[in-house]
Amino acid sequence: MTVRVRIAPSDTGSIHVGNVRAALFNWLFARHEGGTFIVRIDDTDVERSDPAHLEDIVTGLRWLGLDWDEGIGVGGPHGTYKQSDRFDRYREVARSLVEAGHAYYDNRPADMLEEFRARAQQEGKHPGTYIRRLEPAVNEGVIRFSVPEGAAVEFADTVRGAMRFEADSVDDFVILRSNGVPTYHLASTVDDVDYGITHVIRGEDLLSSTPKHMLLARAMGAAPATYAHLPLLFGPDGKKLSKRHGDTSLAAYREGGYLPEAVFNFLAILGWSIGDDREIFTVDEAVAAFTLERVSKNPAVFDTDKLLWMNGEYLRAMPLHDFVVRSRPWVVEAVGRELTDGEWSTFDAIAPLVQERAKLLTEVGPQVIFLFTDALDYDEASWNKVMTKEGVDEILADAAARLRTVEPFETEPIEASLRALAEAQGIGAGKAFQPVRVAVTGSSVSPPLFESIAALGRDRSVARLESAAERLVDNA
RNA sequence: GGCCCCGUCGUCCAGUGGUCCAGGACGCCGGCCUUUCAAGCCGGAAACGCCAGUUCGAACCUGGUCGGGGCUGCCA
Repeated sequence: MTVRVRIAPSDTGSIHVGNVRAALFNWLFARHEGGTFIVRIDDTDVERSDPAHLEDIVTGLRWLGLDWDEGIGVGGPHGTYKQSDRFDRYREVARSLVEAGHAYYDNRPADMLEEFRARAQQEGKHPGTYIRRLEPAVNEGVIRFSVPEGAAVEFADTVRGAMRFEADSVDDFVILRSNGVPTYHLASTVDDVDYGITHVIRGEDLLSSTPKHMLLARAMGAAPATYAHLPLLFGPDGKKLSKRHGDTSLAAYREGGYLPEAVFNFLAILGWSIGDDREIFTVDEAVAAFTLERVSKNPAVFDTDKLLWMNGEYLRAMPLHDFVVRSRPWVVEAVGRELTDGEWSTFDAIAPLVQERAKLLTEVGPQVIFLFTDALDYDEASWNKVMTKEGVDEILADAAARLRTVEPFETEPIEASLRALAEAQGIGAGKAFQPVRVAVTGSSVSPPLFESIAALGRDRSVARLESAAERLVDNA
């Protein structure tokens, strides 16, 4: 049997990392098994559904490199793969379930159901005890699935093992709302059956809904899929990852200067291990090694520190040319304008030094902006820490004088001249270089000084030393 | 409350009865290197929740207990 898996994000919000990890595991499983990966959209929540989010989902999945074989945007034998286009199909299933006696109409008012639930809780029973088939039958309201009495639902969850739910613990759940819109349980199960989904790989938050889905599939006369429930992603507080934990949308990471390959790798090691000590591995290696059996059962805290570290690893391991190309948009954004060819050459020269010390693409711009603007913005903390010390004026003046005559204006001679300066002033190298660094780059944190000065050029470097000296006098 | 899941360093992962006085990674601490910041290198602190049982022997098996989490909607 050919493996067919799907992800079914809803378009009620930007796609978040929890969904993305589920997508990743489905994708890895499909690719490992040579199966089909499907992207469908669960847009049954008419209230909150927003097509704008569809774009975000598609963009996010593509950015990560998760390509799909059927579904949104690529089509396939099952139409648009949007649930909103299949409401008639779900209604038809709901009605036929009623006819077959597997479901029934229910027009009991909300407050009555609430009372049932309250009573059940008080008595320590499950709501299913009271929310059961209505007699005599009515012909309006919602349609509820009628959970067969007595029979437990049993299945083998691929990651969790044997699972058993007593029928009493499952209440008669709504499958069709009174306005004719199907609920998630119905739409999702009908799609899984219609699309021939063989394995449902999803978050553990849906584990307790699984009996409902299996019961529904059986009532439709279909064999339920194999289920595998992934451990949840937690925030630092040990609770299910959600918006209140900060950046949970994939877009935030994309826009925050993270590399898709790093995010991919990081998500892959959250709840899964490749089988040995490797934590950094290629997509191909992950595909080759992926099995559901190696998925762990316990929830994983989404540790942004480790993601950041991993991003730095990928950034540094990247060929220089790739780093340069991928940095360009971020440099342009930081500088606020497109650069000239000459300026790009300057960037090329300094890029290897920036690559070594960046963990995020967003850090590249700020590190090189001093090369591409003459309206230097001094970092206030740096200025206060370095420039307010005794003797700084002399260092700046001396440095300007020496740089005016250094020949050729390249890294080595510049270094030699500034080291000579330190010696002449009778101070340590660090002490002498920091004021020069702040004057030239605007900050006490910058790429290596001599290379920076060389890249900036003689005239601009000298000019900056002079204007810093002037500022010193102004402030005094 | 009910149903269900989970429980190894702060965090992620390895470990499937002896080779574990528990291993790797992030983070943290200390040191080296050093013109800043990184990177790199060296070293360190840091965990089998608890109690019983099974066994010659348990992180690994069983029971209980405690703790955490998910679900409990005409959300998904």
